[in-house]
Amino acid sequence: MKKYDPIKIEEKWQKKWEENEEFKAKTSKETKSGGENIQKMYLAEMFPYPSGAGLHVGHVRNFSIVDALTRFYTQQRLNVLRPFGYDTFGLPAENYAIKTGISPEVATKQNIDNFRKQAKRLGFAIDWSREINTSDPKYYKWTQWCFLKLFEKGLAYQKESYQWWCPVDQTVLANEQVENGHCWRCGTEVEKKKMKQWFFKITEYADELLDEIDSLDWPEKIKTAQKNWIGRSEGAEIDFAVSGNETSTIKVFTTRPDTLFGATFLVLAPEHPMVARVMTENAKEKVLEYCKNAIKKSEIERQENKEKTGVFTGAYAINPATGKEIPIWVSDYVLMGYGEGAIMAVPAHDERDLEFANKFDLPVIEVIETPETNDDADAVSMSSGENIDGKKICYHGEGKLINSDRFNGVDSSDARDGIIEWLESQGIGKSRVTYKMRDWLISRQRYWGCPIPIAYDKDGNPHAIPEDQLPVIHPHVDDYAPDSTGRSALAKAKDWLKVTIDGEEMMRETDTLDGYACSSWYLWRYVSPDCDDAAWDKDEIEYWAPTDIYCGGDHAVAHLLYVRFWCKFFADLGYLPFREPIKRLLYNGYINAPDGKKMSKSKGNVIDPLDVINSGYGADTLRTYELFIGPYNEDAAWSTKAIGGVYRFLNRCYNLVFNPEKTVDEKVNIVIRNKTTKKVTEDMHRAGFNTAVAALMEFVNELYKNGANSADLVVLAKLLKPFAPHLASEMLEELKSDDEWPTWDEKALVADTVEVVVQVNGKLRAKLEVAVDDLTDTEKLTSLALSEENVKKYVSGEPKKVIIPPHAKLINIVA
RNA sequence: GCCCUGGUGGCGGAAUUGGUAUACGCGUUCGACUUAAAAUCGAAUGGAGAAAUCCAUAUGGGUUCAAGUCCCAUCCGGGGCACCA
Repeated sequence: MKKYDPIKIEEKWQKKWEENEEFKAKTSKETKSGGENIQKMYLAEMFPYPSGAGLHVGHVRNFSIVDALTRFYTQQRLNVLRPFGYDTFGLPAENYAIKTGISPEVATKQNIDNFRKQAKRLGFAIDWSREINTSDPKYYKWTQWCFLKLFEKGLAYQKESYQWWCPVDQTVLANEQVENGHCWRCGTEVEKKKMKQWFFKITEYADELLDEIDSLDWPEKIKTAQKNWIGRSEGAEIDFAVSGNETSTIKVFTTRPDTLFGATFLVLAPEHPMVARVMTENAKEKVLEYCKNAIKKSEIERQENKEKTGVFTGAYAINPATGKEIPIWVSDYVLMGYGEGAIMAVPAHDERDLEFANKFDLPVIEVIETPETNDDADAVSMSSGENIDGKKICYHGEGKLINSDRFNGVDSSDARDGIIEWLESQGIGKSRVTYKMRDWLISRQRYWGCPIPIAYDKDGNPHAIPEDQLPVIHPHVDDYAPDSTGRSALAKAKDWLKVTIDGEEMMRETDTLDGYACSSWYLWRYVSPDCDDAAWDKDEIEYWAPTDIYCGGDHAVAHLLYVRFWCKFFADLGYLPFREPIKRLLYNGYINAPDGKKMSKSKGNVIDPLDVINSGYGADTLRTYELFIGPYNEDAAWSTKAIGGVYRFLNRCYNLVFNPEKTVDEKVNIVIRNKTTKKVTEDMHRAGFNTAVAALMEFVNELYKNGANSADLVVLAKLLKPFAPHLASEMLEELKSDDEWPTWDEKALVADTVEVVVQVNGKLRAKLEVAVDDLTDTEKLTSLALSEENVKKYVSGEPKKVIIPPHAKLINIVA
């Protein structure tokens, strides 16, 4: 009796895989010289940030999904690329350095070594010759090159504006890194700060990023999250002349130009430059006071107080449609970053404007008739009065225009075009599209990031560091903390700061790049990680990219939007022969603690994958369990008990091969064997890992019942390999078989006789054992069914109708 | 508020085109092996009922020979966005 010893088996195979460089992908050149046209398959997980805590069970789930598919396609003899790397720049390493004095380089290296060791202990089929690390100069040289390309094309630019600022991390943040008004890293409430910062002009690609989403094989929730984030709105920009000040106009953006006649006042954002120009002497003090407070207030504070606030500037604008004077107000419910930072308020048809009008007693003019048959129960015509609570509610749907001069009676949707046309003819407006998405803020006042390859001349103008001087090496300093001026610790590297470009002495940029910049192109670096004359090799990228399957459980809008943006940019420059970087995205769920709560050190409910392995279960059990736990794309709670069931299953697999009790005739398991092959193959294609494992369990249960022969066991081992590769390899070695993925015989999927259920009026009344050949014999089936005792009870006389669906083994008698 | 998801036994979940609801695993119970325990093997396991049978996929309607699956309305959970004009 041999005993399943996962620890020993796994050690043996991992050593073998390492020695043979088993998972090395063939380069494009190698496949070409071989003369064969092998189909490629490029899979990757979102590369990890190597924290000091080592791998957690979430990583294991993510990597196991990719690994199962990697092995599945390898067993189908595709040329498979499955690389691995580390996203190493970032705050945790820097904060750790500030706390302990250990340099980020040293800590990062230790963490990488640990991650690599642990990933190898899990037996992942990784091409280790392609490892990358974003803080390695060989890598970030090309991150800097990417930046320079964007700079060259005007898509990396500097702008002075109000930005999110995290007072704890002492750095600005991108919009995507502010979650509900708090810093995504440390959770501190963010502030607004006026600063000159670097941006990537992602808005340039807003339309394409939006339009191509639908063509992607990505989960719906990610696609809609990106659509909402981009937030395209079509409307018009309209110039309002300032009364008594003929040279000044205020531009507003509206999605409802059809309501122009109902615009009874304008509202400017507190940051709007026109505020200072239009306010009257009398109002000046109050207006400036209001703006100062509003700008200082955090977004959270602004939102907490939903009550509208605002102040009158004392100035008036002319409504171009009516020619009437309307007051200009300032309020923080208008956002500077969107549209023009100014709106025309139509209180009759916009709830926010109505609230404001009610509070400050401003006029309300209804310009869209509320239809009689109004589905929206809340919407009550202004003229008819009030809703149930006695509160005025405005109608914001479509309808016929009223109080709109020559547009009266026109449908609002037609009026939109008509009014835009009229505005254009007057030269005071035009149709316009805006986006919620803002440009991507990429400078960070932090030390442990990729240096921005820019230097400033003595007038403060930015200059690109020439390409032949890349990489701009990340300098070493002794003190990592940012200084009080808000500059990163790079400013402390005095010698490094000075640089000569074209004979002119300049000072280097001390901001570093957002870590998301480093991860925006790594999928292309993997195809030629050692390439030193380009970011990626042209032939290799053509062969391998785009990535066929990408798997991760985070970054729905940020990273996954940035990668698409860079892809389109480099495609436009001719560096990439495709415009979407990721064909298929698998978005995996989290693994929570047994109590269903998020695992966290502070709660003490963290499951360490290495502990699970070392407790005797081994990596195969852990990996199979994490794929069996539920659908890969849903969250799951860890169960200390259920993992035992998976171990028992693998143990049974082992015993079938190494401690066989009886062997049987070739034919006994032929149906279940083919059925399982088909089921597992199809499940792999649709990422149904949990049901694939369940099918294998059924197969094993059947083999225990019937006995197994070597053909059964070879198929079992091959199908098992994506989940439990070490054990499966051991089994295949014992069975003297290769691991090529098995095929199934469609004809062998049915037994000689099958069970047919008999329903009467849709209710199950009997079961028949019918020869397969008789399945198409409608008359025979009907008479067999009608002769059943239990069926006779429910059918008196001739049945009204007999239904035998073509694919179901079922007969339904309508009595 | 808007958008996306989901709601099935004691628990995690399965049901791919409308066609036997509850596969597989956990837990529980019983049995075998053992001096005993663990491990292992076998059996049972949605609810009610002696049984025939009836009732069960969040709730209420509808379509259909047939609905977890399709349609309408409602309730609840998870996620994203959120004063975006």
